[in-house]
Amino acid sequence: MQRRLRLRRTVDFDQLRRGGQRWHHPMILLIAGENDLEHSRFGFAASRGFGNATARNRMKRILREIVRSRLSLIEDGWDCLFVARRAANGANFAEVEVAVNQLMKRSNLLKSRSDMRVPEVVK
RNA sequence: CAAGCUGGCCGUGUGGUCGCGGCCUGGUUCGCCAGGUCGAGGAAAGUCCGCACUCCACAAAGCACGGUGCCGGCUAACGGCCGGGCGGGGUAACCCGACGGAAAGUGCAACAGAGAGGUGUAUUGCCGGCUGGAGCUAUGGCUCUUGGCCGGUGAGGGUGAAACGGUGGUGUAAGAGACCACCAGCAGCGGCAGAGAUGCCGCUGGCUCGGCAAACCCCACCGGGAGCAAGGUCAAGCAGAGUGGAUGAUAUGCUGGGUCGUUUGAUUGUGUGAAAACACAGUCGUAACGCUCUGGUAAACUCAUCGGGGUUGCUCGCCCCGACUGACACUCGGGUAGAUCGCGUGAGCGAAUCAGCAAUGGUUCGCCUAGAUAGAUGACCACUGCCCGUGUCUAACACGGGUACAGAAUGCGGCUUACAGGCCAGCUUGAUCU
RNA sequence: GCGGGUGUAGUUCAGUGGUAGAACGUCUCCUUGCCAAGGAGAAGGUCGUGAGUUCGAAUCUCAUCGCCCGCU
Repeated sequence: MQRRLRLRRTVDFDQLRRGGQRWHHPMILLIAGENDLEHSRFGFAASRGFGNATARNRMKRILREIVRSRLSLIEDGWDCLFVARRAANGANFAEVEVAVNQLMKRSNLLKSRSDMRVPEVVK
């Protein structure tokens, strides 16, 4: 995933955690909020409690790859933060993919081809 | 063949599609794009030691505190490594050891036991003496005693983790290093071998003088503190200071000079005084601090608001003055976010060769090998390597499953811990065959 | 990256070389018509794990694992 599509500043993360809308899944927590850019940006996080360094890095790589593969389907102008939860430790690519799909649908962040309705997110 | 010991090594590979980071080249609408090339480990881990590097502190020495602890060597250094000594374990290959000092001093040893540190103890026991009782008797005594008192003794039994040497003898009422021989151990002196730890030998001594220092401690040696989020450079924003017509003045920052005052040292004079000394005044020196004086230097003729004044009676406009007002612009020093350097040519890797038992070092040749910063190695597919299970008598083969521990963040030397599965070399013991 | 603390009964904690303890909780009995309170008694421990020192270790030493906190 290109670096300009990534969340890279501590300030951005803090803002998102304070003001973002949240969707929960046993494996993953999704936090999203509007930005002023014409593209969306994504961040990936796994706390020390998730597992050791290898497990944390691997989970972030899997999430990054899943999001990258469906970039064209996601609405522009949103900051999204995916937080890996403890239950996801040990999960393989396919299992995580299912979880991400569910969250995407529930959050209405996917572009719909027929109507261009705006996702319902608290401002 | 089986069991084991030691040292070293590997820890899937190939191709395809999509994707990521660094560097180089070219293009660029300066957003990026294209091509090339490189891109995790043996432990990258834990952070237990040691260095380099950076900043801070610092006369020397000592004390305190912490660490290390047989000897010699290697090393940048180490608590690491190599070789050796001693002790312990194993049939052996081999392995393990915080392995200085207990006659420098202070301490500790529960319970049990008679007695637990120095020279002390006596329950049972053994022995002797006196005496009580019983029996026999040839009347002299003899025998028994699980009675009492006094004395000798520490060999035996028993307690304990540990009890002041072991074996044999002499000796004695019974015994004891009381004495003797041999052995073990200790101390002192000497000799030989060795670089040393240490080993071997001899003589003398008292005859035995124990354990714990991962108890305090003593001795020897080592150690300043903090860490790459160290530290350097650039520097939005916010806050601060200054400037905003000219000149002059003032203020501020930086900087140079002078003077004065205070503190302090030297010295002269005068006064008081017997003197020491004190007081006052002057001169010279010394820095530190403070104040004052002075020079240099730095910076937009901005706008708005409010108040006052002027312009022609009013409004607008214009002009002037003022403000604990605000904005804006600029300047200044410090500096946050951020950027950038630190940051990978190094105690580097590979090969050959020389010195050395070895750790290691020297020489020659070749190689350049990650550098991110919410942190780059991922996803999918095909074939394949290895291991396990099932099917089959075995093999081949088929099917199913598994393929670890773990992810660089300043670098390096060690130690420790985790790890599916496997390879190589040398050695030991046992069994069998030739 | 660096520094510090902690681990003992179900819970909260004592114990700093010599038999593992207290409070609360649990269980049994007494008391009561019943419950609570009260009284009596009992059970409950790999002293986080593994080595070592010592005659003897929760305690001393080393290694290791988990948890918590702080600095930047």
